[in-house]
Amino acid sequence: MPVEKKETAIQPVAEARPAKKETKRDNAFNPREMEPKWQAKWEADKLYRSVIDESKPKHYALTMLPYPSGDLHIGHWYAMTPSDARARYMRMKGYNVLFPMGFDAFGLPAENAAIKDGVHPMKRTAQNVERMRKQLRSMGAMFDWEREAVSSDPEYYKWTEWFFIQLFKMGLAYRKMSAVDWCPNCNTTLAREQVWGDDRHCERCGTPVIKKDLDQWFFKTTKYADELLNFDGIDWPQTVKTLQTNWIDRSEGASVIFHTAPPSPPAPLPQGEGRHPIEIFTTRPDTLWGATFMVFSPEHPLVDEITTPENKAAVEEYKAQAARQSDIQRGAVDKEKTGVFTGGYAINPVNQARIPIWIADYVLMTYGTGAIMAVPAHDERDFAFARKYDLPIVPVIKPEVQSEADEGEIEAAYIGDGVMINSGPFNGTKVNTEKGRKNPGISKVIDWLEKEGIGKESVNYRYRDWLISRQRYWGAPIPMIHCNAHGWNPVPEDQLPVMLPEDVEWKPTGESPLKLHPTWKNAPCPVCGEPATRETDTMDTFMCSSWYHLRYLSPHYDKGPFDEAEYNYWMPVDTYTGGIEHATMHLLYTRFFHKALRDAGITEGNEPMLQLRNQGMVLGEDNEKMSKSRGNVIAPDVLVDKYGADTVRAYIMFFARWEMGAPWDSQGIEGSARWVRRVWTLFTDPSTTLRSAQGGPIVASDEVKKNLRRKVHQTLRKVTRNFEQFEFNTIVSSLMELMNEMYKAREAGAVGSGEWKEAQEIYLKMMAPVTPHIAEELWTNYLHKPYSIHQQQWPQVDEAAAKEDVIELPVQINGKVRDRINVPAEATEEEVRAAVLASAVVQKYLEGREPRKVIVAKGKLVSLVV
RNA sequence: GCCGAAGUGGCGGAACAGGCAGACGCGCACGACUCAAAAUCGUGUUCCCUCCGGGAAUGUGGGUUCGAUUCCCACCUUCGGCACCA
Repeated sequence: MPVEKKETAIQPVAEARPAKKETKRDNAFNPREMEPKWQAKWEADKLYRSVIDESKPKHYALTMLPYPSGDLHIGHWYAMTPSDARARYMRMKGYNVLFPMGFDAFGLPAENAAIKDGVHPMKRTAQNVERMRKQLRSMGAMFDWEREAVSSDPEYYKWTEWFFIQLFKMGLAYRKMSAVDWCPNCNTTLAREQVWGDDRHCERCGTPVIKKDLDQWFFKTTKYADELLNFDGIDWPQTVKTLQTNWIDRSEGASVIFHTAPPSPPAPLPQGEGRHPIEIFTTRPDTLWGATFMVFSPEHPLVDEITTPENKAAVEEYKAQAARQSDIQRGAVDKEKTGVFTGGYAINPVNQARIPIWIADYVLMTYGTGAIMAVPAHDERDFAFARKYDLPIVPVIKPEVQSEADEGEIEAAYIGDGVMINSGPFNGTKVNTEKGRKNPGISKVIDWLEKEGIGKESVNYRYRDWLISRQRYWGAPIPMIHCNAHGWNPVPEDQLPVMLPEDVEWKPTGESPLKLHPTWKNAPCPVCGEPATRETDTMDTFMCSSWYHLRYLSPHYDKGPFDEAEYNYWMPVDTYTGGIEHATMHLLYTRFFHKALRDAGITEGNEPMLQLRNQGMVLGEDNEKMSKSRGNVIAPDVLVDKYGADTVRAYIMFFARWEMGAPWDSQGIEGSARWVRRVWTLFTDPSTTLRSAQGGPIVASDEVKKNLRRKVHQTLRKVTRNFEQFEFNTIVSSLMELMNEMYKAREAGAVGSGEWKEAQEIYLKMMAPVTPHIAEELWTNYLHKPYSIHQQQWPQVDEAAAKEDVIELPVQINGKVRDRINVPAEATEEEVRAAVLASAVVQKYLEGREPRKVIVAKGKLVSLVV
């Protein structure tokens, strides 16, 4: 039952109390003074310094580290302050919490700026880091700054280089010549993950990429493809798991070896001679008998070999055109299929059929083997191609229930289930729509292929190895040396780090300054000591961020990438928070990295981050993505200056569902500012504006006090659950609600009672993770409790106090709420039923009849069917 | 085309596990205070009607149920990812 509105009978005191103005000034809420004061004290007292403590359970809370652009964005606040609030909550719950911060400091913007204005990236980065540290401190977060790591510091990138060498030694880093994605604006190659969208643009700058044939360093991420598809034991959002699964895109099937056939049918060549094996991958080995032609990618190495003289010109022309097109966009949507006949033939190994070999750009060199068997009867693409070029179509799967009385023209490729036909020994075998071994037809054919030695079960992935070479200066050098006699060898580990030279020139040529440096690249071969050349490319910065969570453990440790004692205590990361845009980039790279290090014996366990939560995005007030060009950017510094950090933190947590994000609302923040100020007033001004009818102070009734206590514990229960579940918006709204109740209780004279004091204490403790400064100020200076509130235990819910004794039950009659009755919370079903039937409203609807059905949902409602 | 997420007042959003739809806040309206405004405080605020009462409503249409924002089926819209992947 809600608090009785006794105060309605009492007139507000019109005249302000004489001392009020003075008091107000003394107690003025001034975050601009108060917040820096506490920030300085917390830091001086090392309040947030996290040290190993075996007596407590540990909690490693991590939020994605920022790039030091030089200005903290509202998006950083949105990502970090709720993470901070939760880390603080975990700390109050009794965990020894590590919540570190650092900078992902290598990267292109600093280098591009250097080309423009000549300021060295090292200098600019240092300045930006300094500025962002200050801005980050203004959040009042519990970062342990003694663990700060900056990826562009030599003491950091020494180990980034060291990791490269470990991967190289394991055979996981290798060099390969291939057609790679090149961003003409960033002047560097990119990994596949870093090329986005329909127009295949650079993830960083938005410029469409082009293809270039280059010799580059790769990490063998594909070796871990299967393991990366396994998310056992980690609590990650389904969305991220799905994105990663789709990105890796495993498909099961078979690899089958075809052979080239002699040019003209009657001339049988001796076994083996002049016959090239052609390996293909197929997910449908059950349709092998329907393969009526083959298609090679124009880049396939066998194309020149098999092309007959009379087709040479056309093939060359097509290849040239395809090469040109790949620079623009070969994979345009719904493009009509094109191709040319090579003049060459292959033998289908299952039925010895002699089938023509075509080239077409719908077959990609980068997937499978770059060659396919074409089964036009059961593949839409092959069907379209066969139709266009009038190639034979042989059905090998017959639908079990054939509605058409046809045998006439086939109108489309048949993809469904059925029975194999025209397939030699397999005629009559059932085929369904399952993939891989789950499909009986596929499974039987694979067994047979293996027995016959024609092919074998095989798995293919869309996933590629990670291209990590970047033709840029501002990154960790790839610690490799090339010698004409001994090839590529790692820099000896005792010579790490390979330092970036500082004396470089910035030229807008698109060439890395490292390459243009007169002497830097000269180094003795680690094997023979003769003059050799350093690799002048640097590493993808995602390499730096793949292990930063390890460097935080001991950022200045020099005997290894991290101190093992710290590792053993803190790892793995318990809660990781950040944007979902990294789903197939950082979040995939770091999992790969951890697994590779595990296999090197450096890390333990299968996963680096146990729990992941993604925040959404803050949009501009115009509901568009924030950008300088749109002029809709919200600057947190300005807001902190105007409202104080606590208000900004509170609003950030309040205004949207964290995982969804929402547009910013400059008026909306006033509500949070009002809340913070009203809490301030509630704690600093205990007087009520009301007097009892007799003119004396009001003394709260037992009922008022009991109701207050109930509300406090109900709120505590809810806020606790919300913290556990990352529901930050309802934490703040529950606190607002409780504050409103406390104002009412104050008016009803509850101030000074034990219940009031308990309410105040619990209120500030619940508030502390959200608004750490005001909570500390009120706790120490107004409640005079021992400093610091951030070292207090999270309060316990008193379930007995939280319980309602009388509840109001809505009464539904035929699904509509017609009445409400008050019953004791403990009332039995019979008692509730009796109370409902006694209601005049219910009687009216019953019109003297018995209800057909009475459903009592205990504590919730009563539903009658009449 | 495939995969995923989401559609609730003027707005952001709430509703623990099928049980009172719209908590909390913004905005708006009215009132108090003020010479006035701002701030502050109070009251109200889903829509509609023949307004003591009643009806409709959580993207649309069905279904299950005493009861559906919640579960099931189909569809629409928006956003994100993938896209000739053999």
